[in-house]
Amino acid sequence: MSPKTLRTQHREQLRAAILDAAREDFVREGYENFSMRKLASRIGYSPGTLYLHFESKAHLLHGLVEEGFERLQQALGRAHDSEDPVQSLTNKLRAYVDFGLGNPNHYHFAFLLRREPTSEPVEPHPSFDLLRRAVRRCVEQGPFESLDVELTSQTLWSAIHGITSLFIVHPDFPWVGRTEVIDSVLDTTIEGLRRRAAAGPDVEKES
Amino acid sequence: MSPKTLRTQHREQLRAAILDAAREDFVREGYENFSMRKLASRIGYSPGTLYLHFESKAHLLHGLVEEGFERLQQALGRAHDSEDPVQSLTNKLRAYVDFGLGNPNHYHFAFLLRREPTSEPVEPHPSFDLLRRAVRRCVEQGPFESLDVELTSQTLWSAIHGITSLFIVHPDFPWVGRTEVIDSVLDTTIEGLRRRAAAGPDVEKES
Amino acid sequence: MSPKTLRTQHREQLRAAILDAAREDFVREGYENFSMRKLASRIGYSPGTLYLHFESKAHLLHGLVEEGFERLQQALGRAHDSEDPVQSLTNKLRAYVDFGLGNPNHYHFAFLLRREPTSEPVEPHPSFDLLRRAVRRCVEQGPFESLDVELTSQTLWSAIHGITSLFIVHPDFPWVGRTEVIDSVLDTTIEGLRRRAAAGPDVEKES
Amino acid sequence: MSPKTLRTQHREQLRAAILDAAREDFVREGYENFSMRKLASRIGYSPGTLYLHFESKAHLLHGLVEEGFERLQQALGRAHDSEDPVQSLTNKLRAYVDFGLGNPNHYHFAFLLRREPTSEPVEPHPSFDLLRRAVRRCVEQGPFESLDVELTSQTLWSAIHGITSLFIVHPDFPWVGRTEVIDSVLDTTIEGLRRRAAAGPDVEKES
DNA sequence: AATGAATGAGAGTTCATTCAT
DNA sequence: GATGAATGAACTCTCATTCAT
Repeated sequence: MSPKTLRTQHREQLRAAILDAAREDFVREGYENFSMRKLASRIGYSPGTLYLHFESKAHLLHGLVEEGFERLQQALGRAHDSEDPVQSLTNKLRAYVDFGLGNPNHYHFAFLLRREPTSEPVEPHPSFDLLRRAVRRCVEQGPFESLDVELTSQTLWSAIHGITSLFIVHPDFPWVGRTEVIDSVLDTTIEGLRRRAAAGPDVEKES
Repeated sequence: MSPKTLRTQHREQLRAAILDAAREDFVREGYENFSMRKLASRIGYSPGTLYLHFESKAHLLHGLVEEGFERLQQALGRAHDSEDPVQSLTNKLRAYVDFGLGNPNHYHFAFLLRREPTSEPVEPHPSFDLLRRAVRRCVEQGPFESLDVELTSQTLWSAIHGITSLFIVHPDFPWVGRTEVIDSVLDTTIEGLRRRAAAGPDVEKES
Repeated sequence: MSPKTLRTQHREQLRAAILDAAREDFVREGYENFSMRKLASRIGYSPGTLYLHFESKAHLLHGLVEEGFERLQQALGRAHDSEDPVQSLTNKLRAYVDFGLGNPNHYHFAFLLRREPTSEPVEPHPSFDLLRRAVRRCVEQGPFESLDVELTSQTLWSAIHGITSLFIVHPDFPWVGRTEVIDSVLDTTIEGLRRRAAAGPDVEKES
Repeated sequence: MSPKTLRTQHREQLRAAILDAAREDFVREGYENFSMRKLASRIGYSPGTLYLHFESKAHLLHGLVEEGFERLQQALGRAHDSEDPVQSLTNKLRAYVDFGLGNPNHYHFAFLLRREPTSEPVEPHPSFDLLRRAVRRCVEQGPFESLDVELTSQTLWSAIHGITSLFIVHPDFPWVGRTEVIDSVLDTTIEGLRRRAAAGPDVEKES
């Protein structure tokens, strides 16, 4: 490798180390106690060093958000495909929930921080495409025939985000049991969609 | 009114005004930019005055959380009852979503802030009881026959929280349309539960 | 008693209660943690009430100083007189030390707070007169013959203040034993003065 | 000098400058008016800079106490020794008083601030050893024969602290003259000890 | 690339004091 | 005589950020 690549490697490692430490600090200490100074000292660098890798605190936090999305997408990509389109979809849904519960800090940044409304239209994140595609297969190959792909995708996202986020935000709630509730949510939603698909096409209402 | 009542009235009004302004500030500016000093100046009082009504910043924020729950409970209590238990339940679910979308700031404090895990067991909030009771009626009177009340309640909570929170946190996402998605989520979930009820009893019990 | 006197009585009682609580607060919490608000709440009154009895915090503290001196003077006044002038003097010296150790808080205000240098000459406190008078008897009646009354008085004051203040300021020092050290200081000083008296007159030097 | 040394030098100079200014501020303005902000502005730095050198206000003040003791010890160490043990002792005693009067601010922190009682036993400061050693010579070599070294040391400390502290705390008192009073205190005490030594051994009393 | 000193701003909080009631 | 609300100023301390080295 050329020295340049070596240096680049170092840069990226440090950048990753910063993000890792930041995520932990952030979650362990809470938003209000997170500080660049503490972060720097935790990884054994001076405060100034952080600014060689991130323009500002806001940029650093933005990096955490992006990382969350990327990891989620990777996790979804690893979900097993199957002949049965519904099974494929279910695998993706479970992979989503598992990712969230297994990486609550990443999930936190991706989906639990309130976004400031922007004037520009926001593109759905690519990971949403993976979900949409799995839904489309279910529609095209029969089980969800007559359902609207986009509406159904958003419905499913809502379902899996609901259970994932509640577990993360309220871990102390007296849940019946994680597995049970997750199964119940997924089964219920899939069944509901199947039935609605069987009942006939969605009627478009006023926007 | 006696002077005492007058004074008390004033106290309560000011306390309420503080909470209102705090909620707005907090949500508009975010956790990291929320400050007691700014809050004070926004309502035209000196910083010290806040401490005549709240022991500390933490207590004030805690007050916001509690207020969120209380208002939600009131909103659920106002949902219309019906002969049809499923209709009654649906009214409650809609009331929940409507409350969240109509009072995103209150909802924010009640359900979007991550709770620190505590050692003591956490009681579900009383408002959860209202939901549970509506579910029980559906179980006892037939439509959800043989479903576990607690598991079903948690499943439904998950569904309505999912859609409510996504709308609040990601308002700029290219939603198909609020009404459509909400209808879709509720219809799907209710249908899913109905169908499962017909299919036989839940097996899963012990956590 | 006339109502006026009754009211006056009340005033004085409250004033005394304030001073008592202030002295305790001051000493228990330290200078930096002493506050009018805490003081007020400790005696169950509102902050404003203090200002009906003391013009300001500084005046209140000044009251504490004065009270310290007055009590000391009373204590010295109660010391037993004796035929033997040296015994009389010794009694006074012991009364001084006993007062300081028995009332360290009063003593603190009277003698341990650094005075700001003033432009006007400062009168010795009346209690110093009691000491001076006892010394004068020792000079006039023989034992301290030819010693300068003022110089000797100041020497003695220095001795008893030394031991009193060290015990108060450094109670944790590994003292041989309070009684022993006090006896040693008094015996040594008195012996020293006696002997010097026998040795001849003080020679006045330039100041 | 290497750059490292340069930087270190700077650090130490600044630290010393902070302590110097703090001592003056503290003594001039009194405990209640001493503030980190004022201190910072007095030396032309921002408040935060102080915290690069001292962890907190308490640590800074603690530094002042320690410095006071260290300087005193140095001053005592510089006192001339003599063949005559009493002369050596006297030199130390004078050095003590001279140090206090010449460095009232240092003395203030070492001996005029009331210590909070601790649970652990307190070691006498090393500077007390210098005094004790000088006393021991007087005992061993004759002049104070039969006197207890520890008791005598504490007696002498009491004497020199008495006069030193009175001059510092009550500079406006109508003293006969500093030199006279100091001479009188020292002569009286030494003479008293000599006589008591001649009179026979101390009798142990109840502890 | 990395540092460490420094800053200016601002945080939460407490204070002595005032004053209408 | 006493109160409680209120203030404005001050406090200690921490922060994100910059920059000469």
